[in-house]
Amino acid sequence: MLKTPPGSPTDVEAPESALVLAPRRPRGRPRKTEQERDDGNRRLALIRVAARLFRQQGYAGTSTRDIAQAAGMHSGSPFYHFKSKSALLCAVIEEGVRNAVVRQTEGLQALPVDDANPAARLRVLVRQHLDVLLGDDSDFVPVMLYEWQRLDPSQRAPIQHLKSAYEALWMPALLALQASGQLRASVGLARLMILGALNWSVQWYDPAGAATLDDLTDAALALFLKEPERSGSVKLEPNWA
Amino acid sequence: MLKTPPGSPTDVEAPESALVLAPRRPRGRPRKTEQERDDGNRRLALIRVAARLFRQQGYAGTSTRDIAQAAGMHSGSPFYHFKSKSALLCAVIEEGVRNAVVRQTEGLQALPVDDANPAARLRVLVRQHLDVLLGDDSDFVPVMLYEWQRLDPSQRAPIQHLKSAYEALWMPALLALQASGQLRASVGLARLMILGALNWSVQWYDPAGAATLDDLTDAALALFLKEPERSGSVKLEPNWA
DNA sequence: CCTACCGATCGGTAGG
DNA sequence: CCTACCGATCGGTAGG
Repeated sequence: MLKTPPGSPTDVEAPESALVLAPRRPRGRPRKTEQERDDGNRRLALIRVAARLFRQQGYAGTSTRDIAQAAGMHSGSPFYHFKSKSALLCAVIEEGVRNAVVRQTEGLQALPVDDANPAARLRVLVRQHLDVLLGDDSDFVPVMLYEWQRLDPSQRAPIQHLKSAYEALWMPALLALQASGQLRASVGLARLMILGALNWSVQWYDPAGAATLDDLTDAALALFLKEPERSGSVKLEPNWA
Repeated sequence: MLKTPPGSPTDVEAPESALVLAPRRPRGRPRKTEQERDDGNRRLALIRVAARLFRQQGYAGTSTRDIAQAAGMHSGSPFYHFKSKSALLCAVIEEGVRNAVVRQTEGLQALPVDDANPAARLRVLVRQHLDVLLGDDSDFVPVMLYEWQRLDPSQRAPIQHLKSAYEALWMPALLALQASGQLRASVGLARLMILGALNWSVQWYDPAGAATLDDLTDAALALFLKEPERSGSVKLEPNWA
């Protein structure tokens, strides 16, 4: 990597006294830099705002004008950042699944190397999944769950890999639990039903209600596992709060 | 109840020979009757066709013109039967939930009076629920699951009663299973998670695939219940096929 | 990113 | 239920 050598033009600072009369920074190419950063910010702002509106009103029920206004832009501007409305939906979904994969991977790696307790692995998977669905900044994955069908096949393909990667993260724990008799039914159907039970929570969960996400996690494990978890099991890092 | 007495006018059949020259039935008031029956037929046709399109394309993604065309009408005609697009959505949802309540009630009543086997009750509930979601003529309830939020509060109220009635049908079996140690977790959360696991199947179930609805039922009970069902349990009438 | 605009389509209605 | 139509709104674009 090349570092800008000391003394190069872009490194030169105007003397303090000059700022009074000429408050602007050297004119080298600040525009370009600011433009790039703003582009990223505005693009990300559009994705965030679109995720929220798509979740609240549905994809077809949200106009690109709604999104532009919520992002503080005018009606045509989203199309400077995204070539179409569905490309914006793609970006929302991809951002959501990518983030979910990252969080699950990190959460599982934070477990002790002692892999002998698959129930602890399932607990991590369930808890993080609920946080991705119901926690702060949690509009992306719900949009995927309910608007996935609106994408045409060519748009689904790149995201399908991420979805498969996410689902694959569940398999080792489920296989181990099945082998130890803690889980019955085929792992394939068990995975679909467990994820379904959790995904359905976006329809009824009330963050202001009595149940916390930890409560839901307890209930899910109690429902799916044949025996109570070993109490000597691992304590989890609270890094998902 | 009053039965039409024999020999009353509506009971009179024109002799066979008369049908050749005067094939039409007595002209008393056939128009009115036909009109009423046709109204019902066209209205029901609209509900059926709307259910299918709402499920495939979503509520906002389906135009009233799409629906009219699929029902063989012109663009303005649906508004002769329904005062608005959302009133049509209401009718679809109400029809779906009402039918589901009827089927579950009948299915449970067909069980032997020997109520001592709550697992058998749960099996009936799960199996019928899957058939309502995935069987023939199964677009209505999925539409409710995914478009419920599009109704405004005044539209939800009448349907909410039916939804509550449907959910209440599950409680006796779940409470009995919990009491016998066959089900852990609170019954409230267990009901939500079990229904969620089943409802999610509309996203992935392929009728042409290997798994049958009976397979899904087996998997669900194996996943949720702590011990295998007693093999001496009831045989179910196959009246839902 | 804004301005100004396009053709298409939307839910719904009057009048028969 | 059809015909003819309304105002509103839609996704998207050219040109700057």
